[in-house]
Amino acid sequence: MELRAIPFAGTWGAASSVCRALASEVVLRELEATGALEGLSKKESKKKVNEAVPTRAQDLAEQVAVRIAAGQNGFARVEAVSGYVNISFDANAVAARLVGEVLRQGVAYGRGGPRGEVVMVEHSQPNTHKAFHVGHLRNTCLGVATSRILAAAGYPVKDATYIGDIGMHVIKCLWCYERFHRGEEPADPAARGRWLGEIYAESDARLNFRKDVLDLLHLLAREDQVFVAAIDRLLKYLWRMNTEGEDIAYLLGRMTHAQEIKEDLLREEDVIPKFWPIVGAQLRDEVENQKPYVPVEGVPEPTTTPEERLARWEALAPQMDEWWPQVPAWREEVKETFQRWERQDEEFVALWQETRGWSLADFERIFAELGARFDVWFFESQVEEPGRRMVQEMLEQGLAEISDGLPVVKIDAKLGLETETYRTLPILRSDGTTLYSTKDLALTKLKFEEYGVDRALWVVDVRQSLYFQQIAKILELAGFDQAAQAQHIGYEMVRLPEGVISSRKGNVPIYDDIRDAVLVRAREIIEEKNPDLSSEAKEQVARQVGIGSLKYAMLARDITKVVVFDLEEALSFDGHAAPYVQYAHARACRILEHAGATEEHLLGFADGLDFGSEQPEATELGLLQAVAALPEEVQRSAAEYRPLLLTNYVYELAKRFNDFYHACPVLQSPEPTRSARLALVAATRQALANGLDLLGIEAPAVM
RNA sequence: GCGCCCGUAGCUCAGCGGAUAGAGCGCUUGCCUCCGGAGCAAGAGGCCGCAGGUUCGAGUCCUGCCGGGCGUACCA
Repeated sequence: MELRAIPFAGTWGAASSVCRALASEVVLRELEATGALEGLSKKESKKKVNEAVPTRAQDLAEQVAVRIAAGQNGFARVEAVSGYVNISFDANAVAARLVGEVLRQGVAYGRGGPRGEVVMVEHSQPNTHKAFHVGHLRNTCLGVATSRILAAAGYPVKDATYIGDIGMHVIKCLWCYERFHRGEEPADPAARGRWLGEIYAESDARLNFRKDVLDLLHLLAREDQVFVAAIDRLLKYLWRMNTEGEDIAYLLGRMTHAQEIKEDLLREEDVIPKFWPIVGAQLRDEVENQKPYVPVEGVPEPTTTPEERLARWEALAPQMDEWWPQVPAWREEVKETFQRWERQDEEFVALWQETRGWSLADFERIFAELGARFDVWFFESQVEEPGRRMVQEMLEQGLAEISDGLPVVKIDAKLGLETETYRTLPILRSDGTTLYSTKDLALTKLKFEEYGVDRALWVVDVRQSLYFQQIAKILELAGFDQAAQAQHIGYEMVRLPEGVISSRKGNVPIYDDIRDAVLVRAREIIEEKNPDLSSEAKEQVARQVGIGSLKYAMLARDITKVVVFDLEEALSFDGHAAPYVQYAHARACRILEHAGATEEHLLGFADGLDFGSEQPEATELGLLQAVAALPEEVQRSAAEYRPLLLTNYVYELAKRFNDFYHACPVLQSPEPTRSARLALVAATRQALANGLDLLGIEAPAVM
């Protein structure tokens, strides 16, 4: 018989829907026997049956209820309600057992029994030489929570971070450093990681300058009708400027037809820089003399405003004359720089090591702030060579093959799949340099072989789900069976209210900025709410509440949902947010403090808990039920890899505590109610603290 | 084209096949002589994207469609 909790306040017990299922069978059989269903369509007879089901279910439930009640099973009440059999417990007795259990177990309350399977959670994969941003923040929050929840569910867990300390991004950054900024690093070592991230962003802007310019021109051609209409006028202007020629004809022709401009088809180096000021003049004119937008049949609506288009032009304009001519040479220099890495040029390796250290120091600080600690630090640089060897072996085995000049694995073909499923994965660049896949093949094997794990989880955003399936499948094809136990936990992206985050647009919220803003706000609020705290205490609470809110915002959305990160919203500590839960915890602490009751003391009378009436108050029951639910929520959250479930749990628990708090005085109540309620407060405090801890959120005693 | 994900209140989101679909934000109105007002109470606000199907019972499972996002051979 299937049981579930009774979904109404004021009762505590189990409900069974068995009579509802039974009733339809009974009714169907009766109607068939009397011939009432003859000649009716399936739908009609179903309707007839369903009409009779509710009353029959209630009849049956009443009969069952009487039987059970007669059996004297120690239940408080047995009732039949709308076809359900509801069995209520003796709440005082169940409450006493529960509260005693929670207080005895303390910080261990909610934890499951030990399990044998060792799980490695790989999360937090920032790249050195780049900034730690809001996307990494979601990853680390989810990773920390997932790991803690799995540990609480009973698994031995190993936390692993995988640092991208080598790759094209590092080469680009170091090229830019050597070429333009050598020796300009900040004197303060703590500021160097962030500075390096800015150098990377600059290298990206320099190397992609031509692409960005052409992208803008293409955008104008596509959606700025006024601009396209003006091209004829621009042509005349150019004629007067004596820049006539094949290139101009090509350029304007492509733009008139909204086609992409291919850089290699431009013969003269300076045609775009010459054209550029005219584009700006036109865009400025469009901003100043704006006409209302008129939709045209068959022409897609513009995705940008004239102001935005002008802003993009203005962002590129200052560098045009200096950068445009140099881009091809720069790209060559970057290639040469990559070669220095490949041949392990001594001077270059030393530079790499030094700058890498700047970023790592930053990451260690950020991980500490976010409560992420790792049993293992993996680095991309450490698996490059093992990866290359694996590629070589796969080529020899015939699993990998050279296609279009580079080693790939045609996975579907190897599996004999007709329909396109795993597709093809390149596993090494044609120039012999390593790809992400080269390194992940080696790393995944390493996890199982060197670290003795039974299951390996990748906490990485959902865009890489095909990629991770490919990695696991390739390893299986290579005869590495454990790869089947490698699993991707793909969570959705972080976006901004104004759209996608892209380093190209330069709109990536940097973690340090977000954290600073949140701490400033938290300090303001503490100053206002609790000015008497010592300044050390204020600073500690600001950190607990500020960082806690940030984490909560990242965890309070399911992993299948895109997080729209709104700094304003993150700075609001009202409502469904960490401080609501933390505040409930602080108030519970304060009540216990006033009572002068330690938990050991409360434990003394927990066994004889008596709420002072036959049945505890509705809000007391609600709270007891919530406290009781933690162990089950931990298991479900772990099984589904969904920290959200625990986030919802602590919020619900805090809410029930508030209901209780407003309805039931604790300290002024007569005994034995006072002691019972005090013990309930202590158990609630413990459940709140334990739940928050699993999310990696601190539970302040005062705030 | 194929694959994965999302679509629930004005907005952001919960909702373990079950009883009356819930929170927060925003809006309206109340509540500190009482364990802390980062709170509480009340009100307004819903073709749970659409159409079929499975089931005694569907926001929840299945199929199709519509809308949006992401992925899909040398980025990571």
